[in-house]
Amino acid sequence: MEQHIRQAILAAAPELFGAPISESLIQFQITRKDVEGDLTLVVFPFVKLLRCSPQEAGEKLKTWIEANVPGVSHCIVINGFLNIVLTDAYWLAQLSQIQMSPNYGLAPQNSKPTVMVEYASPNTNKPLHLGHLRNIFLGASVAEILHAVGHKVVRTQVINDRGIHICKSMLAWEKFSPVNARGERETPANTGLKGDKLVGKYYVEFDKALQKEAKEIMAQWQSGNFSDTPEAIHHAVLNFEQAKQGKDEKACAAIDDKIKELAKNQTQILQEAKQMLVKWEARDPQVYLLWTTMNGWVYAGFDQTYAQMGVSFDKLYYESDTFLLGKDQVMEGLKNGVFYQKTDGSVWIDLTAEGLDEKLVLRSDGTAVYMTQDIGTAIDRFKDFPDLHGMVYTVGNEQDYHFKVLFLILQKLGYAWADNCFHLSYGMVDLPSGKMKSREGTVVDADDLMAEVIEKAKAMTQERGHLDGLNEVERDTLYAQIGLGGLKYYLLKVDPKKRMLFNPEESIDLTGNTGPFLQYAHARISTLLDKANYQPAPIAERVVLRPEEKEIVKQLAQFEVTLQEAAKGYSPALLANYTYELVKLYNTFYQSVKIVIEPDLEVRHLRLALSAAVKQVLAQSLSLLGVEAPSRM
RNA sequence: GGUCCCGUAGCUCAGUUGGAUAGAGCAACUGCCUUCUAAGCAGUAGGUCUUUGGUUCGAAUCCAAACGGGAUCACCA
Repeated sequence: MEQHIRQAILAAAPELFGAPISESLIQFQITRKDVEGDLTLVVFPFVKLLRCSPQEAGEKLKTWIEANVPGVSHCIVINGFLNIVLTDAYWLAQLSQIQMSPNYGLAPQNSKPTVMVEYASPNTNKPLHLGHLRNIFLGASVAEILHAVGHKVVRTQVINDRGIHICKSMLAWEKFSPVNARGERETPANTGLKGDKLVGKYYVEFDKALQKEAKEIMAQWQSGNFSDTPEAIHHAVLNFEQAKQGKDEKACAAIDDKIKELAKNQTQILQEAKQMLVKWEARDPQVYLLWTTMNGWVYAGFDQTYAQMGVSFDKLYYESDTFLLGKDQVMEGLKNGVFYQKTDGSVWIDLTAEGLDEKLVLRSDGTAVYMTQDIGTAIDRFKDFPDLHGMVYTVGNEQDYHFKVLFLILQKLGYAWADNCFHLSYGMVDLPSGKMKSREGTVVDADDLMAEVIEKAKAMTQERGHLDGLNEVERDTLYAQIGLGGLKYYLLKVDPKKRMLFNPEESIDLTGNTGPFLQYAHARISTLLDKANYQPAPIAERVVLRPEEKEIVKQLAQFEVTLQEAAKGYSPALLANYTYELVKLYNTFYQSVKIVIEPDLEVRHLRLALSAAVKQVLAQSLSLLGVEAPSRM
C-alpha cells in the first residue's frame, strides 16, 4: 500500500507540486496508536516546496489522495502529519491473503545465495555455560531467519579441540584421577558423570594444583629463596617488586598478578602440560589416544546438551584439522606484498593505514597463530562449499578487533567474498553479582540452568493445572517446552549487540514479555479453534472491523517487513519484539469480544480467521526463535 | 594511554534511513473469572532520554567535548 501511494504521488508530482519531486521526500511511517489512521505521510518535507503552512500542505495532499487512491477511506491532517485511513475492505483482503498462504511472510526456499552460519564453537576442556547459551540460541535463530528469507544455510562450528588448555585437563586426569578396584581411572561410564563435566572437573583440578604450586613458589621468592629460579626470572621478579614502591593499591595488585604469572610459568605442572602439547603435536601415540578418548567423552556430553537445546549443525570443523591451515596463504600473501617479514622470520601485516595496528600472522618459528588458522579456515570453507556466498561468525564482542583484522586481511588477499563476511558480535551476559568468572565459581552451567528452568516450569504449570488429559510424557514435554522456550526468549529478546543482565528469577517468569506469555497465547488460540471446529473459508465482505481487530491485521501485515529487517540486522530481537506486540494486541482483542460464542456467524468467522492468522504467524515467529509452540498449556 | 562499544522510569529493556504528548515488562497500587484457558485484560503512579554545546522546521536518534561503565591492545585463543 505504502509503495502504491508513493508511486501515485511521484507520478502526480507535477500536478501536485508543480514539478517532479525526489522519492526521498515521501516519508511514510506507521500511525501512532493514539490517533486515528493506518498509515502516516510526513508533510514537513513538502512545506518548503509548496510554500505554505504544514496544515495547508496536508489538506492539499488529503484531497488528492482521497480522490485518487483506491483503498483509502479518508485522511486526517494533524500537526504536519497526514494520517491515512484505509478501508475495511483493504484490511479484510490482507487477512484473506494471509489465510490463504501457509508460508505467509517467508521467501521461496533457496531464492537467495548460500550463507554459512557459525555458532557455539566451544573448547573441549569444559562444559558449556550461560555465555554459550546466548551464542548458540542467537546463531541458531539467525540461521533460521536467514533460511526463512530465502537463503540456503549451512550451520557450522569450529571445535577448539587442541592446545595447551586441552592438555591441562588430560594431564590432570592422568595425575589426579582415583583408580577403582578394576584399575580404571574415572570415566563417564564408571562415574555416571556427563563426559564434558568429567573433563571439566579435571580442568579445575589442574588449575587448583597450578595455583597451589605457584603459591609455594611465590612464598619462596618472598623469603628470598631463588635457588630453583632461573636468573632472568629472578631479575624480573625483583624488578617488579621494586616497581611497587610508591604505587597505589590497584597498581600493586596488577604487578602482583604479573609476578604470579611468572610463578605459574615456573611450576612443574605447567611444564608437564607444555611437554604434553609438544608430544601431541608430534602425534605421540599414547597422548593421542588419551586425547581422542577424552574428547570423545566431551562430544558425547555436548551432543546431549545440544539435543536438549534443540540445535544442530550441518558441518563441523575441528581445530586439530585446521590449525595448520593458512600458512600457505600467508606465504602467498608474503610474495604478493600483503604481508612483510621481520628479521626474526615472523610474518606481519601492517594495518596502520586503516587505523589499526600491525598484527602478527605467523610466528618466527613458522607456526600458526589464531589469525593464521582463521584465514586458512575461511578459505577452506569456500573450497568446501563452492556455492558459498558469505559467512556469519557468531562470536562475542571481545573479538571485535580480531574479526575486523581478519576480514581486512581476506580482502587484501583478494577474496571478493570477504565483503560478505559478517561478525555477529554479541555482548556479554552479566549476572546480578557481576561478571561470570570461572575462578570464582560464578559460572552458570548450561545443563544445570536448563534443568532448573524446566523444573521451575513444571512447578508453575502444575500450580495452574491445565493438565487434564495429558499423560506423563506429554506433561514432561510441555514442561521442557515452557522452560526452554522461556530461557531462549529471555536471551533473544535483547538486542544481540548489547551486553545484557541475566536475572535468574526473571528468566523463568511466565508473565509479561516472556516466552511462556507467547506460548500461552498460542495454546489458547489452538484450543479456541478446536472448540469452534474452525475451517478456513472466505470472509464476508460486509463485516465491519472493530479497532482491536484492525490493529491485529495491521500488525500481521508487518510480519514480512519485520522478518526482513531481522535478517538484514541479524537480530532475532526484532522478531521477538514484533511477536510480543502481536500477542498483546491479540490478548486485548480476546478479552474484549466474544469469539466462539459470537452469535453473528459472519462476525464469528472473521474472528476465528483472525485468531487462526495470529496463531500461524505466532507459531512461525516462535519457530524462528527456536521456541516451541504448545497447543495447550 | 591508543582504539572500539555502551549510558532511556526504582530494575530489565524497546524506541532502525531525525518526526506528533519518549513506550513495554517487572516491582507498587486499583479494578475484572457463574461467560471461548486470569500464564490474561483494563487502569493509577513512575522521565532533566548521563551532562554541555552544535547541526535544523524538528534531536533519545546526527556531530563535538566532558563524565560514568565495559571490551580490546600477546610470537594466547
